[in-house]
Amino acid sequence: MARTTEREAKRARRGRALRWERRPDDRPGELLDAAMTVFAEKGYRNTRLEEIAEAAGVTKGTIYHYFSTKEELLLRAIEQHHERVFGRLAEELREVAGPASERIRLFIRRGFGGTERAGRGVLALLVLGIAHEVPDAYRQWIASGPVEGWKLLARLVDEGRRAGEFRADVDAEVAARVLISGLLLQSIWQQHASGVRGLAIPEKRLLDEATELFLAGLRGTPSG
Amino acid sequence: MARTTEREAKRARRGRALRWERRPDDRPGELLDAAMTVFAEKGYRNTRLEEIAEAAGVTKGTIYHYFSTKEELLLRAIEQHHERVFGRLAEELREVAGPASERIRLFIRRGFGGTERAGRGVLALLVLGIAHEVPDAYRQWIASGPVEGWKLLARLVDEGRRAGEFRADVDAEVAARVLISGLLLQSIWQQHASGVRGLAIPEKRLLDEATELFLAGLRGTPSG
Amino acid sequence: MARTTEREAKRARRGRALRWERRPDDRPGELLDAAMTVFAEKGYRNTRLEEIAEAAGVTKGTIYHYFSTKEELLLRAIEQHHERVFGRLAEELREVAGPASERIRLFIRRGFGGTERAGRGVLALLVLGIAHEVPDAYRQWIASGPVEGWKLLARLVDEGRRAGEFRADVDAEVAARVLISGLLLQSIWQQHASGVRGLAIPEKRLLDEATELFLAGLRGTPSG
Amino acid sequence: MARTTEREAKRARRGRALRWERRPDDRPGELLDAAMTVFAEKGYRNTRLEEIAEAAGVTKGTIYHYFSTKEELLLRAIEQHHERVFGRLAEELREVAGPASERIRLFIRRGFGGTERAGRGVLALLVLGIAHEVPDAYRQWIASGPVEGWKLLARLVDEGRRAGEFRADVDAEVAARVLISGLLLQSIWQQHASGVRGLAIPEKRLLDEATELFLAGLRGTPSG
DNA sequence: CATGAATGAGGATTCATTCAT
DNA sequence: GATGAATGAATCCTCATTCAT
Repeated sequence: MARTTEREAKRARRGRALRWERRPDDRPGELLDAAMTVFAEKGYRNTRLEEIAEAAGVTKGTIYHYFSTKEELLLRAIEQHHERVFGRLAEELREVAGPASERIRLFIRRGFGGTERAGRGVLALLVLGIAHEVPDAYRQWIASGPVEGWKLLARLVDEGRRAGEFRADVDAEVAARVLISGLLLQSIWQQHASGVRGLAIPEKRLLDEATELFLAGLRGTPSG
Repeated sequence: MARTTEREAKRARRGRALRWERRPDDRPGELLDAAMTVFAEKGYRNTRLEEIAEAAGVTKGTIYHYFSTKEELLLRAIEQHHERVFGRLAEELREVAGPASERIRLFIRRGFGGTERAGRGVLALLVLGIAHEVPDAYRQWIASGPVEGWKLLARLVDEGRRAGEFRADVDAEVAARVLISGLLLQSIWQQHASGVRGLAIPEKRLLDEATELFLAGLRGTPSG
Repeated sequence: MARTTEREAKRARRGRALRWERRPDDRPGELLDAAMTVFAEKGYRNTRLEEIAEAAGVTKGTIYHYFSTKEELLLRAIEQHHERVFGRLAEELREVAGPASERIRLFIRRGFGGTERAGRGVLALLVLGIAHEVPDAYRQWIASGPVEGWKLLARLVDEGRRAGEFRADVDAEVAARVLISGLLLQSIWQQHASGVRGLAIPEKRLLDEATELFLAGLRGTPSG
Repeated sequence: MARTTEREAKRARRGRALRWERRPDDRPGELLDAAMTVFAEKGYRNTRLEEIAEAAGVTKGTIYHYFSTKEELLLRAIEQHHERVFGRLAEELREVAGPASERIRLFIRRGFGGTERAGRGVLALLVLGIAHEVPDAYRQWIASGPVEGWKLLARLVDEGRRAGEFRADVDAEVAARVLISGLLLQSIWQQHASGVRGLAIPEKRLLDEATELFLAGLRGTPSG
């Protein structure tokens, strides 16, 4: 009833009609994928919501249709990623018979080997990119990722120890912690800091040699 | 709620700031100290220049007398820190005689043991906090810090190998990489993510057991 | 924190919404009721169309089937409310015989007494909430509400004056204006600013004493 | 040291040097004046910080140099306004001898008369414009403005009652409340809703007649 | 040299409105 | 008629950087 508002006037002037496609299928999931991709590439803080929207083929506003804040978007993206990665691992390990060392080798290969480019970007984001920005998410991820990882590995070591495969006085947990943390950081740096002199190393060599050293340490006689 | 303006509030806050002892001849150095302290505590991005100025007992503008940008301030702070830490390590190692394992133990203890709270904050900043923010500084630090570190350690391993202390087929570099990366990340998490369930572990146990496992791996018989 | 998306959260919220009894033949009316309720509670600007839709048990889009803009929705809601309130008042007054003072007392009681919580919310909206937001609606409401109100009251005063009940030199309109405006603002503050120290006063005392003071002023001898 | 950042590049491209005047004298006060002016004209919510900045001849950022949020800006502006208005009133009243009615007339004239255009805009802001937007400020203002006002007036009435000037059974507080609230709302509407048919009334008539009616009511014989 | 007032680009978030289904 | 996904203008606030004093 009132006179035309400023906004209406502008819109009229622009004259462009709004166009969009309706794609209700799995927008949230797609948004999470897009978010993880962009976050992983540029870091949490350096990513504008608009970039994620663009990557997903929508506009800013759409994100807020599904997620209430940038932080929630990150949290959900981490969750989704976590499920995808860890969903299979535990099962696979159960299916492997044979000595503990065999299962340990599988664990390492599955956990760090062959991770495609995108996967490592995600790791870099998780390890390096959110600690100071979203501390809560960071702590939560450590608890559910690395900590669970080395607990699982420590259990495998314990099995080997009970089976007489490894020496009795080994500190399974410390061993597991260091191997996992070490490979994690190395893996991340391989991609994320590529170009640094003296950093590159073939993935196979890194994983195999580290694993065998680890196993040898578990078996071998302690220092005299 | 009081009648103070924001400006007055700021002024009041400054009154309480911890001030560096004035060494009137080394302003830049003081600024770098203050910068490193605050950066380490809050991360690069989350630190305002004003906070650094406050911590150094000067005002924002003063920083720009000595450093042209926030990024340069970080770069110089990293450099200064690096010199202080690495300056002594190489010498000390040269003075230690005895088997390689002894020098390795010293190296680990010196590199990761007893690092005071502030020192770990710096590590956390360097490993976690700048990767996405200041990629160039990040790469530079990796090259001069961790990479140099594991090269040094690998050299110690090689010495031991030549002396017959370790087995001949050991991959010294991979071993050194994983040990250093692993302890690095563990050390950082101990402080930076304290409070995460299942994460805390006594420093002595972590360092000693990891070192002994490492040494045992270097000595022990390879897998059959 | 749970795994629900924002969208699911919204949906859940809707479940709990109070719904208007469906009178399938009067959607617009229902929407206006809902709109007035929510507007009155939170103010025009702070009410999202979605909240109104929720309160009415429909979705946002539906509102646009019946009203072209948020502003029109408000305008129509005011209209509907106005008709309901004023429709009866004039008739009732005509039925009261006796001295003018008696009719005045009725008018005040009817206009300000016993207004239930919802009613005062509406008044607050109209007096306080739309002046800067929807100036046209605001002016229109003043013209049809308060102005009509004090004209009616002034007419009652004139009747009393002609009947010799009040003194001849009284300014009926000013008197009516101040009484109505004063009671209006007091009534609104009673509810809308409850909790302010020294503000609360029993409604009966407010209305009765104000009315009697007013009548005494109309009767009494002017200042010497 | 790093390559030129995006931002620097842009700035260089723009090529415009930054220019500003240093005017530390009473910027906060000027900003509060500008804020009150614009707030009063357009309402709190409809005012962009940028408009205030423009009105004060500075840029957005400057406001945040002195005030932490838009709300704080409003709060301080109200405070400043309040001090200016109420600072003198109490004193002036003390200096007036004579009957209570004389002091009451002065009080009303001083409180509502001659308020220049700007002053009324402020009143409109305070009464109408912030209730739903900044409820805390609203309550605080009511407590320190109107409530104090009618308490003061009620005290004057009491003095007159004790002096035998007014009848003994008068409800001083209700009388004071209604007169003040009524004149307040009328004054606001006179300016803020100017143009409404039947609303305009000469200020002098409004104040004088209302005051005399009020005094007559205080004196006159209660209804039989 | 030091100060701190002023600048302004940048980005998260809100919500009325549109329109494909 | 309903729905609710999608849009995008609007605006608060932050903070690195500049520069008059």
